[in-house]
Amino acid sequence: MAETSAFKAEPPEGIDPIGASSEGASLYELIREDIIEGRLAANERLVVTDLARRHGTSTNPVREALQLLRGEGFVTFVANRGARVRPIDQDFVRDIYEIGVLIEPALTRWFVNMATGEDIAELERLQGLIEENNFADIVRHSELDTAFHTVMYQRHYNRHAAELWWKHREVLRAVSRRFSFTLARRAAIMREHRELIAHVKAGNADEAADLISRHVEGSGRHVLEQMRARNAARAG
Amino acid sequence: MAETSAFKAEPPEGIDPIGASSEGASLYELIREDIIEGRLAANERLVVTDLARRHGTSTNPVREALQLLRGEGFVTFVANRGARVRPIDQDFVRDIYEIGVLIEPALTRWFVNMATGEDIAELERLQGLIEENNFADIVRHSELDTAFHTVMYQRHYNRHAAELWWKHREVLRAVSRRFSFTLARRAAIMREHRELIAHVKAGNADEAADLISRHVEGSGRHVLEQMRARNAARAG
DNA sequence: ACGCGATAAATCGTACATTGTTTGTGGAAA
DNA sequence: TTTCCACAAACAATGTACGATTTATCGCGT
Repeated sequence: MAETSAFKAEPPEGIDPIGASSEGASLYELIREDIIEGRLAANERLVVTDLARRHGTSTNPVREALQLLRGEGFVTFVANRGARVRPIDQDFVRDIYEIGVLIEPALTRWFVNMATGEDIAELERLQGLIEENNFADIVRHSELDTAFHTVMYQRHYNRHAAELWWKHREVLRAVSRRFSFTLARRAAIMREHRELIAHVKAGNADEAADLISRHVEGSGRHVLEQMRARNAARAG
Repeated sequence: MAETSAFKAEPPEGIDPIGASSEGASLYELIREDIIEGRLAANERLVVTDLARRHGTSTNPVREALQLLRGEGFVTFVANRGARVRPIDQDFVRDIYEIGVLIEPALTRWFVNMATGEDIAELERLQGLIEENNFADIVRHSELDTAFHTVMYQRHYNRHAAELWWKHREVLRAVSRRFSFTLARRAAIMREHRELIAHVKAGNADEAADLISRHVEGSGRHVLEQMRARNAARAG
């Protein structure tokens, strides 16, 4: 792995080789980012001609990008009335965290039983970078944390589960980028990562799975609390 | 619920209101069925002009349908080289069964705690129809069985999980339609359904969740064995 | 047999026609 | 005067047609 990509969050191998039309692919990514990052408001209408003009193409690439996003659940369609942004609200986030709590322990269990010395070394290296960064750069932390978990799930035989995890992860990464980490959460993350590595080393699959379950749940709780707080502040 | 739709498999409420273009929607369904049912071979090229001609439309609706299918994972794209059918092979089926084993117990647990008298009555009614049919009509059994589980998952608050379950279910339903049920599997299904109803009545959420886990796993094993057997027969 | 170039074919982007929806205005009734 | 409805005009989604560019195929020559 090259030095630059060593901490860069990348999808597990074989996932999402967005092969589509050169224009279509970038359009897909641009619109998707706009939705996830919140630059496009929830339920906002996605007018094909506007998007085409804004991105300097004609309507067909936009239409295809929107259909693709529909298939992935980021956009809703009503016949003859076009597309709207599916809101990434607390329910949305809660839903995918809950799915993570169900799936990630299973992925972890498999990893513990399959981990090589290099895997463990890589985990420790990444954890070292995470501690070195120590939440100074939130985006970097997010990338490193994603990389940490990707090491564990990347080679799992269940590509669907891994892909599901990755797609959810991307959404959560973007959402959590809007918030900061509480001190309590920072401590929990460090502690749990170290404990996880210990379990992996010892081959304690069940303990690792339990730990991941708590880890994901804690992460979800944390983000949801922040969303709730911000909503309350906005409403008040 | 009308009498005709009483045993007809329908998606949980609020799922997949395929709003797209009238033509586009049917095209999407047609192509998707062709993939799931195996009428379109694995990795077969999906030539836009051919599909358009075959379905009597122009190319644009086909293109959008393919992008939608891409988003849902039934079709793969390579830039400037078009679309191919993603093979629904043993790995594919195993993957989504495993995800079901992880997710369905959680859905079931919630249902047991929320089930009303009407829910239980509906389960018993459907189970009555299942026993009455007794695998005489495989397609009908499949519809009834899906309806049975839909009753349990349909109102779950986690719409993502429910939708995930439904999408997987549709694939598995189509795949399993190609096979028959062994006597052992038939007995297990009947036994487990009855036992499940008993657990729901008694409010035993954990027992019901465990049972569903075994139920889904058994179902997966059964289908995979059949696929394996058929592949061996084809190869031999 | 193995490149290699011409030809065929398919994708991708653009422009346009058609159809359905939304909006805003005017007039009639309350 | 206000409210409601009808109707028309603007608007946007959907379907069609076409040209440009890329890829695949096939026959030819070495």
